[in-house]
This record gives sequence, C-alpha cells and structure tokens, in this order.
Amino acid sequence: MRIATWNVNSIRQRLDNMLAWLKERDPDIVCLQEIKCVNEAFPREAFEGLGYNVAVHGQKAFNGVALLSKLPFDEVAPGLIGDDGDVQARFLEALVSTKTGVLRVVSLYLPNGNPPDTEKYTYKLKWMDRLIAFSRERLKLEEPFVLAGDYNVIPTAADARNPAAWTKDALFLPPTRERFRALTNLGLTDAVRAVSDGRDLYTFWDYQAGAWAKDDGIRIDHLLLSPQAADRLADAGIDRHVREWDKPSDHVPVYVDLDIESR
DNA sequence: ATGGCCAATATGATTGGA
Repeated sequence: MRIATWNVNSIRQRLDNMLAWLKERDPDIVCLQEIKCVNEAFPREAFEGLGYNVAVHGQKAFNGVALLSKLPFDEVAPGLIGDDGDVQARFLEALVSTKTGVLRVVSLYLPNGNPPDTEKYTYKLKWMDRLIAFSRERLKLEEPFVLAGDYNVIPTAADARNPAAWTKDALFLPPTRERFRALTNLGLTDAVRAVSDGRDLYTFWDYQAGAWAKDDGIRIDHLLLSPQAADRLADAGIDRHVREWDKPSDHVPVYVDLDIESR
C-alpha cells in the first residue's frame, strides 16, 4: 500500500504533471492540497479514468483538499472538529477497507500563519490545537491511520537548508514547533524521518530567488503514522525530481509504503 | 545588492502563498 501527499498549487495548472507522476509512482492513495477550485471544477474524470475514486473538499480560489483512492471510500468527511465557524477547506478524512481491515487517511492543509503578529498566526495555532484534539480521539481507535499533508511546519533546524532565515517565520517559530511535537508525542511517527537521518530532505522550494537552483528548501509536507500504521512502515521518500519538471508546483510529492495489501 | 514567482479573480491590480 503506497500513500502519497502533494500540495499541487492548483489542480488545474498541475494536471499534466500529476498524470505523469501518477504513472511513474503508482500510489494507491493520494492526498492533495491547494487544489484551488470548487468541487464542480475538479477534473475528476482524468483520475477516474486511471482507476481512482475521487473525494473533493474544494473552495473558490484558495485552499481546497482532495483524496484519490484505488480502494473505494467507505466514509468521507470534510472539515476539522473544534470550530463550526471555520469555512476554509483544509481537511478531508476518509475510511477505506483493505483485505486486512480498515485504513483511515486524512488530507490536510495546515494554515501558513504568516505574518506571525496577526490573527493569521493565532488561527494557525488554534488549528493545530484542533488537530491535536482530533488526533487524540482517532488514536483511541487503534487503527492504521495516516495523517498526511502540507503542515506548514519545519519541525527542526535539520529540515531547512538555511534555518536561520526562518527563525521569525510562522513555519518555524517555537509555538508552531511545540504543537508539532505535541502531535508526534501523542504517538504519531513522522514517516520520512523514521527511514532517514539525512539533510536535503526538502519538500518545498520557493518559486522566488532561485531557491530550487540553490537547493534552498524546507521540509514541510509530512505523513504522520499511527502506531498501527508505523508497525507496517516499509519505506518513505520524497519525489524531488518532480520539482525539475515544466510548470512545477513549489511542493513535491512525498510517499510512504506500508506492508498492507492494497487490494 | 540577500534580489528574482506563481495562481486566481467578475482580472488588467490585488490577494495569498511560505
């Protein structure tokens, strides 16, 4: 079972790249972020033609998350608990059945939070508190559970080429990192870090300032695994070569392989 | 000198991203 996450920065601008990458990596489940369209505008036929079931939680112009799955969805639920007034499309949860039992997957797009001296940062921190509460509840189910997406969190200095450049940024400020640690301290495993100690494990390079050319990247897209998923962890990786393609997203896909029969 | 981009919008300037 291969599960991937990718912030595509507009699904409609990235369709060609997505189809090329799906053919190459052949994931069973894909968590997408920043689709930047309403549900009706999502090009679902392109993915259904490849055998994927499609679930979309879209919004006009910004944000928007989606799930592609070769296994049928048993349940799909948009939105993160804890604030009924939150209208931003950043969270989509689904349950699928495998030969050996259920698998729970979330595609999330955690708020950026910049600039930090504004309500944008308080929204980010509250959103993270809600995510911690949600995860605590789901972990009680003791299921294989993958919480994947664009976290907009640089967990440690080793996750940035130039950590000093990020010290005052919402992605790296201590309250942000504290909450990410609170999340992993619940018992969730950062899949990429579980299989590699290396630097250069970046998932985002800014379009500006020649960041890609200088490999001035950060690792902010993560797959967190429940104990029942982490016990089956076989591999994890980052498809950084996709950043080199024409019309790239500023993020690249990240994937995990679990020893779970997919079909 | 610490820069340079990209996407969506009742668009041609503004907002958001990170």
